[in-house]
Amino acid sequence: MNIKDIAKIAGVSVSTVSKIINNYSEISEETRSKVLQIMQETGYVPSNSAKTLATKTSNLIGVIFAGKLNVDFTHPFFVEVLNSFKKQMGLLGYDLVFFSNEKFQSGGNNDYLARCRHYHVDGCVLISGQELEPSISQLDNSDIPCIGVDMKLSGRSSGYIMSDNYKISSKVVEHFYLLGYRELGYIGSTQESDISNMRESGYRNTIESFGLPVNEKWFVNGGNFYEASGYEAMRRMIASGSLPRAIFAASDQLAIGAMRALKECSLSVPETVAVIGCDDIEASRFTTPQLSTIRQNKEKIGRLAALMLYDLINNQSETSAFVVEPELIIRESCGSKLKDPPYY
Amino acid sequence: MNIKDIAKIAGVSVSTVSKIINNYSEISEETRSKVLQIMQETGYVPSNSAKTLATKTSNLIGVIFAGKLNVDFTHPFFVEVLNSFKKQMGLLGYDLVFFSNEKFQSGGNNDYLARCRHYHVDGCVLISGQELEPSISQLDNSDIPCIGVDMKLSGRSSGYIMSDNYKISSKVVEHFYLLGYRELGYIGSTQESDISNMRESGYRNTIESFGLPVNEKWFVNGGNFYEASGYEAMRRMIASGSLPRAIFAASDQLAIGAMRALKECSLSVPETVAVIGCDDIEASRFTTPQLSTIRQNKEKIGRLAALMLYDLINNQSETSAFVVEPELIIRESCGSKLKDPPYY
DNA sequence: CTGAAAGCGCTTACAG
DNA sequence: CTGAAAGCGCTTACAG
Repeated sequence: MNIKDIAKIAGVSVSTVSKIINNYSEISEETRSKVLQIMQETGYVPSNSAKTLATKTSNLIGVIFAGKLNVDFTHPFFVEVLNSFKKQMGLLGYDLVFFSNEKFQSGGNNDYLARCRHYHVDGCVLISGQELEPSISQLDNSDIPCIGVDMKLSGRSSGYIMSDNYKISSKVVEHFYLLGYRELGYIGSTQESDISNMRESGYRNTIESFGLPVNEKWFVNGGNFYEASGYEAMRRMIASGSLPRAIFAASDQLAIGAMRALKECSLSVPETVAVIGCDDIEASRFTTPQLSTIRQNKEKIGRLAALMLYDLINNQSETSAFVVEPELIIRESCGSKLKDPPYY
Repeated sequence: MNIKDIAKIAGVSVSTVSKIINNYSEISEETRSKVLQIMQETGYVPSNSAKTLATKTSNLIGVIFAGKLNVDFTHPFFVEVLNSFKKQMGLLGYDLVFFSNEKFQSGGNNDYLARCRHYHVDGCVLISGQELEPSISQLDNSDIPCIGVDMKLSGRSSGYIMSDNYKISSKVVEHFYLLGYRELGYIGSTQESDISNMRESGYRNTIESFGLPVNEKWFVNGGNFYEASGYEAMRRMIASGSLPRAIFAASDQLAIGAMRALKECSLSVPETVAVIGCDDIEASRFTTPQLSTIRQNKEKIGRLAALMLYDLINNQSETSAFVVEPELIIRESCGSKLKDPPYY
């Protein structure tokens, strides 16, 4: 069943059917409703590939987990962003195609631009990762509309949404400071991670702007953003013999790992060492003590990404960049709720 | 840049180029390498829509979150299955298209079959959900290869993978029994959920086969699989005045909610009430007490789904069904690790 | 081993 | 308001 069959049954031309499918206004109400009914009855579905071939637009949005070290569906932060992105994109009439990285991981370059052209995607969303492939910047610099999530894009048809990593850190330092903590430590992921680096430098800068000392022994990296790294990094810091009064970890998972290490060494949280994590993942509500953390509005980030991409695709809108405001979630691990808080 | 351009530059016919792209054997090595090189140099990428139009195959797999009440990317169990599915499918050379449900949620039927034909997907994976749309069974009964995850499919080109929900429950009852517990309760999601129902009936049957009493007061439903439901259901059970010695919850989130309710009422876990959850989500390791649970090999389920689908697509293999073996993960909440376990 | 040509199912100027 | 026809970029019998 194709457009020709419908035209024949309805006794009109193929052009007319096509115009009806695409909501052209110049069709008489009579013809329109007749054809519409036939399409309904026959269960006719237009072929997307034929349409794409003719128009170069596919109604498909490419989703790319960028980098050799990329996040995946199990990443607690991005998965919620993606979820909201998918919903909003769906409302706008687009479906999502996820490019697999597997075939290219081993071999050479994962040519994202080629794959975008292959599928004629209308636009792309790029999810932040580490060790970016060269083809990411090719894509960024192409004419394909792209939105980066936690990833700066600079192409002429690109935009991005970033967490305000500086503000995240300064909020934490400020909170620690108000609670009376003066010795502040940091657990990051790795030097390769822009996110971790930005958080660290924001943290350092704010500490200095408060006139507090920066002790290098209290700044460690775990290797990645996961729990085991946080555990291991914390063990190292403990082993170094010097401990800060409060620690900010670049992810909740790092923080959870760090708390495990502290607990194992009979160092109580928050009484001995206060901890704040980052991301507000689900598990952070279930730890003991409950983890204080920084939340970003993931739902909003996803929705914003969709809307920005839509504009880029349809209105040739100016490229734009959004920065989202972080929010401090106070639970138990930071010590705010202690009966006897350590205010100076 | 299209196939015609390549042909012209290489001084061969379009047919020849096409055959080279598709690895036909009948091409001379000389022509092949010349054309290959030109494709390389020009950065030519074949158009998928043109190929799809000509061949009716797209190299795309549709991913469907079935049901009016469907899971999404944030679901801790399916997201890991999906992750592994995507990896394996990528290795096999397929990309994934995710159908959005949004446009259809409000209106009438979400016509999955139509959308499969629209994109000419080569196959589909259907993720279990509740309140299935009628079009799910249309799809199942079509000629499009489908694999259900935790969802029985019966079409002639369909297969499925199921948790062994009966065994999950019987393992839990058995474990409780060996620990000496005789009064066993259950927290499910809703009557609409096949999964929850199967787990419940397996649980009831096993209890009976052990000759233990089934007390209806100890069987409650929360409404869905999430934490708040578990909390609320547990509060109701507590309010009823009668409490079992041990409870199995149909999901970890339900179990976590139930533990919160118990804690609030100063009922200790596992000393007063033992708890076992289901799914082994990440958060289950971070609760206090740590949650004992049932794990299923999500990575394996995803990989299996991909392989089965591949066979269905390529070999017209017989439809098949796999059932995966559950594993009991013993942590703290079930009481196994108590110094003084309640063995009779 | 290579190529000419029809066909896949749409859209879109253009003519009427 | 409607329709004939070219074109989108591939594949695939078929002929040579």
